[in-house]
Amino acid sequence: MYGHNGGVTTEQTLPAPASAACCTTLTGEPLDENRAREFARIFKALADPTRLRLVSLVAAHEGNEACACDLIDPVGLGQPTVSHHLKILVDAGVLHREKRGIWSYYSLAAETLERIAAFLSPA
Amino acid sequence: MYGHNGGVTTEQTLPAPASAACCTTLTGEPLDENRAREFARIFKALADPTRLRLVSLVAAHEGNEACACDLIDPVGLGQPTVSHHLKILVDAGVLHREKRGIWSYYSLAAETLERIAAFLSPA
DNA sequence: CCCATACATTGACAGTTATCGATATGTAGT
DNA sequence: ACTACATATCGATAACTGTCAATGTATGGG
Repeated sequence: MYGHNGGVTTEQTLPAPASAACCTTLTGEPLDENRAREFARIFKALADPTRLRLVSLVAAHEGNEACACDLIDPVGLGQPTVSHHLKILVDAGVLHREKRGIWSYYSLAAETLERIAAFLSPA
Repeated sequence: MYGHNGGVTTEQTLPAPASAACCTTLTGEPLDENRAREFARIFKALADPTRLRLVSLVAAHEGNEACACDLIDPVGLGQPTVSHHLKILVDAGVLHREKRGIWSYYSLAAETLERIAAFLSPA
């Protein structure tokens, strides 16, 4: 059999099990399939120019947070598309979302970014 | 036989405009489209469980290099598929390839990984 | 209530990707 | 030259992804 997907479990929106990968590094033990999937999910979220720009816009924004309305114009895409990208980033644990009144405020999830940086850094 | 170097043909393939992104960080200026594309390409190469395992297998291998033949069995995919993934990693500047005799030896491209880690680390 | 605003979700479509089997290229030994 | 081996490339296909227009869901103000 093959197929990387092979009808595996339905996509969960749960980020960071964190259990496994608290200190995983590239130069340590070779990644097993589960850890590889876990990290791949985060990299996948970052593997799109629009999403990278969204993350960097949030990082650069006053108070390290921005609402969706601040992000739509700068990236030049439709509101549903931006919302879609933001969801992917939140689901991967790259951004946090907090709803206040009418607005959704996004901020960096430093834990995740640090984890990725640590994973790559001793390279 | 004769060739002491065994016909070493290092493939460059490095996209690396490098011009732009020598010290780019998430918390700096918001990414413009070009820089975002450049980083997205690297993240994309890492955004697949199989490729992450390949990179980690190379990192864990004796002498920090491994030939393709060392990598096929561990990931459990066909040889053409593994070759395809390795090409993507080399093209993105994540791995280096060096041909020695019959074998292709892969090693980590530390520059790229450090660049990515630095990009994320001050998060 | 009704309406406007801010987001999220859905459905559709085109473009990309991961995988395979078959085949090509390239190197060394006999 | 022929054979064996290691890798790379090609062509096809199923699955996934980014995008949009349309619609749904809250929230707050009159």
